Amino acid sequence: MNSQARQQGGADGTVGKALEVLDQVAEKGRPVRFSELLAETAHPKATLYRLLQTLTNQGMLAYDEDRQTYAPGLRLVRLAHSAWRQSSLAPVARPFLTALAQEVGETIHLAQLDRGQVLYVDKMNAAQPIEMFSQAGKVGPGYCTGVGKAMMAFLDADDRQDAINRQAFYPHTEHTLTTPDALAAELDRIKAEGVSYDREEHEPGIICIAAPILSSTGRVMGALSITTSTARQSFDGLEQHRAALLRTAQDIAGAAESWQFPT
Amino acid sequence: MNSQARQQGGADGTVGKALEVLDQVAEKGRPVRFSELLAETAHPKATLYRLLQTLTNQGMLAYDEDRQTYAPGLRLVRLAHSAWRQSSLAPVARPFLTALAQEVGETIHLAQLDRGQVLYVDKMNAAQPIEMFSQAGKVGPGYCTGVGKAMMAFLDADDRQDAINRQAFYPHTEHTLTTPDALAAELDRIKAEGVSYDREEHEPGIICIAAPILSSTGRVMGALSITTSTARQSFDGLEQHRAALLRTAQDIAGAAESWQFPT
DNA sequence: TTGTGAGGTTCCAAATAATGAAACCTGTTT
DNA sequence: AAACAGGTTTCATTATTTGGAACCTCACAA
Repeated sequence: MNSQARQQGGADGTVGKALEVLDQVAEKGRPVRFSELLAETAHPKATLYRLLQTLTNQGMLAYDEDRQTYAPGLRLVRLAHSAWRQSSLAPVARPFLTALAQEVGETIHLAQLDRGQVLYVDKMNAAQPIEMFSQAGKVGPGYCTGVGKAMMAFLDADDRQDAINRQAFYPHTEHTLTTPDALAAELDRIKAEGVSYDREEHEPGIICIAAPILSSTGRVMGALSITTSTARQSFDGLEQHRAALLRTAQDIAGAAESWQFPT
Repeated sequence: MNSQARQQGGADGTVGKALEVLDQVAEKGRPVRFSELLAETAHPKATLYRLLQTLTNQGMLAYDEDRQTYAPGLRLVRLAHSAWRQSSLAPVARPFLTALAQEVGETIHLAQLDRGQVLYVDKMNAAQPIEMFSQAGKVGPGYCTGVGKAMMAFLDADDRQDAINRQAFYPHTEHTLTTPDALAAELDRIKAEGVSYDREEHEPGIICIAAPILSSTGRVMGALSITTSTARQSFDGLEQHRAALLRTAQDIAGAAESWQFPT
């Protein structure tokens, strides 16, 4: 088994169900009541109840007795610290991002793909000092961000299709790509060209140029973007940074591959 | 059921076992091989194998095909982002921490208790700009840190005992408290006095004064500390900040209680 | 080529845990 | 006091998990 049973949503027995509930709570972005979750889930009352019990017991959820609400638990923060250090490109990429941010004087994003969505793992705001965790861990749509498209474009056929299937195609702006076909065509273009653009597809006035970070075997490790606003910069202005962007992406890839985790 | 079945380690069926494995991987702090995990776990080969499969499938673990190792997965980072925003005191406490850091000119830590351990959720380094996520999520021992003792001291009897039972009592320095009894006595002292101290109990040369953050009902929400080194400051110097520390702790408690999560 | 072994992966009957409909609490409203 | 919403528990049924052992598979040695 290798290419079939990929990451799904519904399977994986009890653990899968529990994590599904955990996601549901996390996605709310605010404390939720039992009944609110019950209304949205397919699970019967008793089952949902026990899943929540278990998760709470385990510290994956926190239950507020007073307000009778569930919220993601602190155990996650502990686990994520470890995940961020080990599995994200951020620790290795930091110095390169800093350098790039200074060189181009724009905001830099470092992202990775998580189940078809863009997960920002680091951000560098050229001007202001960095503001992390309020940013790292944030997720964004794959189909209408520069980094999202850059990463999807370089996935192999199966994974790309899987990623496309997971997109919402909500029309955030008038430039948003809203069909799987339009996206697929755009991805082909990106793969040929090596960089992707966000032409105000996610937020009006916000544009970016992005490049994938590829391992030597061609596997997508993440992506990097230089973001600006139409107010500050023209599209051609971004184009100027193309070389620096690609160079940095390669540097990070190289560093990541040679980086053996310290014993 | 209310006060018995508290957070344990071993129970909670399949989900509990899976999370136990997840913790095991995270604690390693570096990518681990299947066989390495197998050697440490009580689970038979096939069971461990399937738990890892499930977790990997779910994005809670990431499997590196080349090196054949497991590491905590990015899904955790996403979940933790949500957890940090909702369940930690950090977002509410931020402005108060900033103010306190500026007032006293020393490093401030904000921590919460997670299964008997200290989980740092924010840090403010008077001088440098903040460095998050590399710090938030970090865990420390409860029995030999100022914040740890401050929180344990104000737990109710059951929870306190539970927390004490979870301590390792490793003698980090010659000042470390190394027995449950010594710790219990210290906790009584702290509860009476309202603040706790770390007298080089964790690291030589590092001292701090800490105070719990208590809800109006007396529940422990977290703790706050002002840390310095014996090189910079005397113990009396820290004592000077006592009033500011206590005031800030109360301010945070007040803000947290009145803070309804935005709809 | 064949042999040996470590590190992984899969099978399958037995053991265990999850399920969910319904009953049951508990505090609140009518 | 009756009805009710929101939560919690029961228990026989059902589905999942379990783990010993067999089985791959790649690497290296004889």
